[in-house]
Amino acid sequence: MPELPEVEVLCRHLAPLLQGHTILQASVRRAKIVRPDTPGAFQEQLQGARFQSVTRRGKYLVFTLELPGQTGVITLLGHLGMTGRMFVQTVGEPLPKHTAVTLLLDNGRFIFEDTRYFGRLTLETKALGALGPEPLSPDFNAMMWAGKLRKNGRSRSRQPIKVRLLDQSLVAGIGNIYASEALHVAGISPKRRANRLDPAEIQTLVRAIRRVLRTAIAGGSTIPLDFAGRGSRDGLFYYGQAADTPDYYEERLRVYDRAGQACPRCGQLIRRMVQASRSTYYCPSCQK
DNA sequence: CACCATGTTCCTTG
DNA sequence: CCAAGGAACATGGT
Repeated sequence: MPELPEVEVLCRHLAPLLQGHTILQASVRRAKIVRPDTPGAFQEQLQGARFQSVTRRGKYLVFTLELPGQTGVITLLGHLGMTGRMFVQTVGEPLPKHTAVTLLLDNGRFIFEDTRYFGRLTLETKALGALGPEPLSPDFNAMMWAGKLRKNGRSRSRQPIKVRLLDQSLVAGIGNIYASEALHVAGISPKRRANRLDPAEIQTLVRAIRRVLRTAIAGGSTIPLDFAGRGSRDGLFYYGQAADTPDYYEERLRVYDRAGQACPRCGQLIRRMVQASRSTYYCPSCQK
């Protein structure tokens, strides 16, 4: 369930369920998911810790915990990879097939499940340091972004804008779906070289990114979601169709996974192409 | 069987 | 040295 809006919705869901609750016992069922990747060390460090807060940074969930009687906090970072889920179940409910980590709490059992095991739950936090600005914060604006768009680290970048948008150090939280969506809202072709966008286009894109992400968060916050993923309306709210809201998916995404369908703005057919080994969807008519 | 999939990291290529 | 492209990771859906 991975881009910024989905992680944000999950964060809001988990915060009240976890805050103030204590980990009685951590259990690692798939060592590659955790850091340190020695299950014993991971389990020991979390035993007895209490959740202070749950926040989000880019596509990461940031769990802040404290140990009773000790000063300082423990930071636990969560990333859902492509197929990760997190939810709190009643003790006694069956574990999902691909459960990677469980945390027995004083009010239930926290599950981190991930079919493909690309996700992470780690006590190492250095990944946060590499992230660019939060797209929904004032730090993210056309002025600061213009310079960064031209560069990749200290060198020049010649990549197309769609590919640049996936670079988490440029701006944090955009993934393959919302990169296509934001460019469509902005009316900018995904093929355009990032360093050739003029200031007005950059401003337009910044606003489109904010709009697309905010709209997605609002959409995911409005409808009831099943974070355990058992029903038709699961935590993957950007994908698939809810049985009782047949138009939901149609309305949510304008171009992603809609090759051959009509562009919602001009009616021309949406195309799919491959950039950096990943699908890009766009309208050849209204994205220039 | 073939191809596709919301992400990130590592290795190779040019 | 470096940017960019592709493979790898692992499983499932179509």
